[in-house]
Amino acid sequence: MEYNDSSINFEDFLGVFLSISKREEHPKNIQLLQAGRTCRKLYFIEKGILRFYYYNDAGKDITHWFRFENSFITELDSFLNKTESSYYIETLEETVVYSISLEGFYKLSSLFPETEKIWNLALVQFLLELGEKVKDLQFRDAPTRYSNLIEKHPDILQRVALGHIASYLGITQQSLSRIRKQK
Amino acid sequence: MEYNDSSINFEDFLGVFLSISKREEHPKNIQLLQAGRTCRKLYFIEKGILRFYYYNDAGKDITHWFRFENSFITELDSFLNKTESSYYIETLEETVVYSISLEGFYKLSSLFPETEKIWNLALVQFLLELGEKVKDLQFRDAPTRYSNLIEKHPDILQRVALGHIASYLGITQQSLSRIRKQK
DNA sequence: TCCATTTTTTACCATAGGGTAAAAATTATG
DNA sequence: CATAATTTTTACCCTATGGTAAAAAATGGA
Repeated sequence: MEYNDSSINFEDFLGVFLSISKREEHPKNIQLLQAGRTCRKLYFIEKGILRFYYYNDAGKDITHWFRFENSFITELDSFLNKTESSYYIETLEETVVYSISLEGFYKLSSLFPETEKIWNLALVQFLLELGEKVKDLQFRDAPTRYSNLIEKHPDILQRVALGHIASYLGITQQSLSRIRKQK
Repeated sequence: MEYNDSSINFEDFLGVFLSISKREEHPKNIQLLQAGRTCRKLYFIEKGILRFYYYNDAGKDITHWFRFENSFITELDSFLNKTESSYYIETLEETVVYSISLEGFYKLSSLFPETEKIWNLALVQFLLELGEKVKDLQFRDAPTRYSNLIEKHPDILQRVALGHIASYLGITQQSLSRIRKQK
């Protein structure tokens, strides 16, 4: 993907990122961030799945999204503006991440001037993905949303509980079960 | 809002942006971008409302979002990667925008080194807003989504057709009408 | 000002998905 | 391995929203 006339080397960037960041191993079902706390880290996921979730007005656990290997995850607002997070981040498998603090991110930015542009790219990626999710929720029915998800992440059924998938899709677990039966 | 230890002057940035960009006046109901074309411009809206929309699988016109005064709008993927847009952008009122091309954006970036960071901020803003919309669509009912929208944009009812608002909320115009009656 | 066009409302029935509850299946633990 | 805990499925009924169609209201143009 080309962002700019001056081409950007993502591999180089990732190299610098990994050298500056701290490797962390976490078991399954550990919270890396809790609501009410400030998100102090930007994570790059080497192995495992992280779940980004919150409790809605009715007190239900809602999966906002999943993040898989080779992607970044953080609570953007909390991380950048040091505000209280209203989201949780938890591991769904044994997970290996590389983390940096906001200060580390600035350091990275000064060591590697392309950081801002790479970061821009990552943000745009997030945005497009989120935009697709809006499209999904806005006018596609649940069976379609479900099969879209499976198509995009064929291994998700083996790795993530159906209850989490249901809330991600915006339906109850019972509805998801019904949808699965009809195929 | 603070993004970084070195503070960023948005006003200065906007000044440079406006001096580099081209002022455009457009009447009501004009398409600034059509699906199938490449989005060549990044717009800053001085006056008016723009509607970002697409036709879904069933051929229905769906409002993806509205953009008001003092905000940026573009079809990000198309603009940055010069791909075919699958969205339309149209004016809903007489509108004044300032536009720059991608090349202009690079020029801005070199003239005003903070551009990337400002742009980052804008992207993060988009992301948070879109994240809220996902939350809305995922587990809030239509009457709640409607009143949230009115609360956020009290003047939208005077400025935008209800049909556009309905599709933005992910419901039919008939449903919106029913919801409005019950208040 | 009048007519045509567009937008909004109303009404009716159909259906997808929610809520509650309990059974069945799977997974974790002593 | 046996039991407990968790997850998933099934079943029931209920409600919010969609689809179609037509009437009413608002808007725009000649």
